[in-house]
Amino acid sequence: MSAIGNLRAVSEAYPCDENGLRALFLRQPSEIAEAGAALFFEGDPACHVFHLVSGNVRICRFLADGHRFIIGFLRAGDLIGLSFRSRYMFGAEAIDRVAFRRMSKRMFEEELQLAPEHRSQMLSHLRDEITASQDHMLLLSQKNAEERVCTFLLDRLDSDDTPGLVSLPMIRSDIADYLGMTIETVSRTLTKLVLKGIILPAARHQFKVVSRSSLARHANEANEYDDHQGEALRVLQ
Amino acid sequence: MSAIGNLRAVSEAYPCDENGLRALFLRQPSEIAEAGAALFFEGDPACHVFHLVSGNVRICRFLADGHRFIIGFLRAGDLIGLSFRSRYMFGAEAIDRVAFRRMSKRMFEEELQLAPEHRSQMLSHLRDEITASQDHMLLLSQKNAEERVCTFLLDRLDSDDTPGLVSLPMIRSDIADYLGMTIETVSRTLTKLVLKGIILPAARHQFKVVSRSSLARHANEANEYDDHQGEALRVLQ
DNA sequence: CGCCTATTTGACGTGACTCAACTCCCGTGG
DNA sequence: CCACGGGAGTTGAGTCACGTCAAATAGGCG
Repeated sequence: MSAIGNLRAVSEAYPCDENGLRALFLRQPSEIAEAGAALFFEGDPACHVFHLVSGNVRICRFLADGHRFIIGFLRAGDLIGLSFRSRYMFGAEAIDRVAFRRMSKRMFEEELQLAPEHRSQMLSHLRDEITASQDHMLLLSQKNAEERVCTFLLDRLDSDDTPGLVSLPMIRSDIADYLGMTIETVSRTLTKLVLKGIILPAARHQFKVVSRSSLARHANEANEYDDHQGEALRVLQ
Repeated sequence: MSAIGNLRAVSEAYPCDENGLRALFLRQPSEIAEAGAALFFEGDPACHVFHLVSGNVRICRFLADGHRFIIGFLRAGDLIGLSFRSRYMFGAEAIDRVAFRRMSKRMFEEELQLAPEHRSQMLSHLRDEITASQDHMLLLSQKNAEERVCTFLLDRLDSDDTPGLVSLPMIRSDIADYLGMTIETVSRTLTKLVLKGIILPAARHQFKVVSRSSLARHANEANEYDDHQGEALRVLQ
């Protein structure tokens, strides 16, 4: 699960739930950002909400000493900008060629007024983002290198289109800054997982997962609890 | 800033903003939890929203291997339970003697229906929580022991009643599990800060901050951007 | 006073970081 | 078609910050 929250994953689980928010963007023109370009910078006035049509985006923040931290990765279907106040608290950069649509916050707000049920989707989205952040904090504070990489692969595997294949369009330093490691340790850990027979290199930015269960065992995940939409869930929405 | 989001801090900045949500609890009876008692456990059905009247609470999650992670600390004025779906994603435990009020989610929802402006306060609260989580991820992934402890002291200093004094009602292992360190490293780092003349031991669970600026320098904080309530902020609320 | 827990301090081990060399891949241009 | 260049990735050797284990000390409370 991305630390930014992955709307697509949510909408797969509850098909009729989140499409509404994304449908708002269909009337907006599609724009292109080339690999490496920034959609916006950390600290910019937060004027727009974005909807990714295709490609991959990284979300990053910087420490005073220049160290970079990657909060998460976004892909087709994801939204950016729901959780801001007046300024973006992080930058968004295209990993590869990205197509996206954008809407001014003001227009977005007007759309919400017209269809108030979207507000509960906002809440739901923000809650997902909080849960994802907490999962990631747990990874960063308690997991070792192998557990981190396994967790990362597992998340990507679950949200990927092709079963058994994990694609990593970002470069190693993106993964490293996301998992709180160095590129060398990421590389060594991936090699170790290949030697253990848990994954296989498939293409330049792709691995085949030989054994999902081994991966899960090595990920040392927290206990999961059912949190599906049910009686209790309608409350607060 | 607590990873759970600190409503009190917010309401100090925007006095008329968040009181509304908390006022809802005034008609509920006050309950007591003794030190060490759990308000609820990770995985419990999320039936109630809580409002802390006095005392301190820790919010924790567990990994499959039994390791504990503390997501944050809460104190008088804070709310718990706004960000849940059907189950609590973490447990809440009293650090000391805690007084609190609770309200069923259903009743809370009815109150929200009566006063829809509370929904924007919910959104605002969730956004604070996301920002705080991201700050904490940054700490966990990029900061060394000294920077972590300084950041922690600084957060506590800013939200504390008595200027220049930091109170740490929780035990060292709580701090350690919050900052992703061991109790020994926490202890050694505090000692080092005392030797450097940045803080002074005041009482058993209290330090005097000699130099706030040294503390800030050693915390290596990320750049901060104004994000105060302004024109752009009314959007989405 | 005596017990128990929290905390500090010390000695030592180690997993991940740093620095450095090397390889791989892919695009470019001769 | 191959030579070349440069960014990305891998691998190795050595170091260090923090973890682990163990012992000493300090408080709190009956």
